Amino acid sequence: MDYRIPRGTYDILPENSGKWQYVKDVFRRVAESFGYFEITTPVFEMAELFERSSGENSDVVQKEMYRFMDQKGRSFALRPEGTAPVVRAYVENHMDKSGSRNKLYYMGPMFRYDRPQAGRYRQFYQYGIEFIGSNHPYYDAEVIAIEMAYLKALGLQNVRLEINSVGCASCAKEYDLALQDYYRQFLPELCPDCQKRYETKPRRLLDCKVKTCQVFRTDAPSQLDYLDEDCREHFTQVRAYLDASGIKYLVNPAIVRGLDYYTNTAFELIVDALGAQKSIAGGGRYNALISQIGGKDTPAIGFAGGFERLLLALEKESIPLPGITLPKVYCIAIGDEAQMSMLPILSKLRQSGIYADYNPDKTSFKAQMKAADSSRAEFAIILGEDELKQGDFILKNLMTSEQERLSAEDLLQRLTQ
RNA sequence: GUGGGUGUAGUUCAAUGGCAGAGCACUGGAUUGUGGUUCCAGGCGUUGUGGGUUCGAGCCCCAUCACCCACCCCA
Repeated sequence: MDYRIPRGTYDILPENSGKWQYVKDVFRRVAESFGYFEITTPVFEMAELFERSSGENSDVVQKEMYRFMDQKGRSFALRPEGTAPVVRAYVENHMDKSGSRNKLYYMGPMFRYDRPQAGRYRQFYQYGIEFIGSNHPYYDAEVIAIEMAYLKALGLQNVRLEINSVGCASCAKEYDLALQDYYRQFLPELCPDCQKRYETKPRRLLDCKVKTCQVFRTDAPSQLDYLDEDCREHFTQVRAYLDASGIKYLVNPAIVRGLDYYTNTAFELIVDALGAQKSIAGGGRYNALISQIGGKDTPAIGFAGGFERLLLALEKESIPLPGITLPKVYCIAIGDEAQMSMLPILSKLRQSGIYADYNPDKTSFKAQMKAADSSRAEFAIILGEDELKQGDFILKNLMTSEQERLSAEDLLQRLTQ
């Protein structure tokens, strides 16, 4: 083999396409039941869109973006996430002025240059929801409810919702300072990664996996104590709406979003059985993003989930997913004349939407029967010299082995009813 | 970007430095037109790739690529 698939990517082969189709269909159905409409944006955008919105020094921008120049020297990037493009489309198409098209969902591939691992790929598929245009805490709960309804529709059991509020920009800033204050005395004892985090993203100090760093966490200040009046009230309301919707959650002050544009509500869905990459979806409110990329100041909230991790979680719980479709009918024709007489039947079946199979390379009767069997078709239609003379067909049920002779009309009648 | 593990037939896996094998799957057959079970036969291959050590390398060494696991990050 001279050519190989790029690192961190994979092919979805026919035997797996059924389950992908299924999880996408269910997401569509659930999102639409909440009144959300699909939006599809390009897989690449101006690189600056992501640099601005995700934050210049976020990991995504710093080392994970696939950037390229086009023939005229313009700088583009394969999208590493879905929110910024949707917001760009919202602003660019003046969707705020065109009625109520502000409940949006999307699905598609995202790209991040990252070391592949279980549940982590360089091209991966996400689904997401964006609600644009209100700071009402009801919508925070609604967006979370969509994801919960989706997981429920799929039958996923062992999943945990964790929520937090990171406050507005000024709360967050105050909290970062408080954290730095607290951690300053321990700085020499922290792991090298945490020493960096202390400067770049203090709240990441809270979810370090090194044990010697974790001991400081217990007495660290909580973001929730650094929310201003409005932000605290907002978070209280979000929880009230979740409670009223019957959605169970855990408040985890360590929940942090990776991208810079998040404010207030942050949440994550965690499946512990998945190992290191156990977060199957995450999202939050991003009231600052839209004005940041040139729209008028507009609050919004959304989330994104990863299909790969979702499928892993479903498989971990042995939830049955669709496989490949099996033929209903397998046609067996012995001899050239029979073959030609079989074709009208074959095409009529297919015109009625019936999956009917036939293989002209198998010539002997035995080989065709074997092929019919391994195709796992429900029925075989047999046309040999005898039937040809009589002008009828044998319809054989391959499960029960029962068979009967039928005219072409009766045969079609029977199979299409 | 860092660390550990693994690369042999389509697939799952064997082979002390000394002739590359087994199961499953696949294809054909077991006398006239009936599949699954059984039996027989058949291709299974540049041992991931490139170097090196050796009389001799699937096995030892180096490099490289890919996958798996973890760090990091996140979906």
